[in-house]
Amino acid sequence: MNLRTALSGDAALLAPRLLGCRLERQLEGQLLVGRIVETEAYDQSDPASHSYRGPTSRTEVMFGPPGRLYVYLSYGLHYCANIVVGPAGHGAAVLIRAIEPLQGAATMASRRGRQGPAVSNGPAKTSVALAIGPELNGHDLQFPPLRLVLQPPLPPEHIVTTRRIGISRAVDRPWRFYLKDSPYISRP
DNA sequence: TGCCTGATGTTCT
DNA sequence: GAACATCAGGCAC
Repeated sequence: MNLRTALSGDAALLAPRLLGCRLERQLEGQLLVGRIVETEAYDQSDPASHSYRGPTSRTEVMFGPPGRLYVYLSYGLHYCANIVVGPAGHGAAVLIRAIEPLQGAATMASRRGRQGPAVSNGPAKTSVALAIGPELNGHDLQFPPLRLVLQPPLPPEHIVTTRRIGISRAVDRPWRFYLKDSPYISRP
């Protein structure tokens, strides 16, 4: 099954499905690999989502085909990375909140100026560690320099489901998912 | 350890 | 004009 087909479903179902999958970033001849350990789902039916009010020049990528990268600027300074999901025309995405470095960990730590979990235990930190910026907005994740590599789904008992973090609308939706026992979670 | 604040672009009211 | 899917540094305890 190709990436686009795999990601054409519902954001709230795909967000936990993406846990354990890998992001491979080609950067200056080096390969940085991270395992996704924390995600949040956002959908156009959801007042907390950028896509709630329909497509704009910023959010049009969310309404495009699945398997693309949606990068937005948060609070005027931080870039955050999302994986677009759902069929074209439907505005939904999964926010990558944290990764666990598997390869190139030293490079990621150096890019962040931090060691340990602080390298990538947050959405903007993850973007810095993997060198994800606005130039990758709309990028197709089937291809370098940034690829999403699916892994077999993890057993449900390894996944914790909670409310989302850092939002003020639709706070009750249990659309945040993280890997139990990962030290790279942004907030337990 | 934990609260408070500054930085700062895009979007919406 | 205000809110916002954030982070890091400073200061009080």
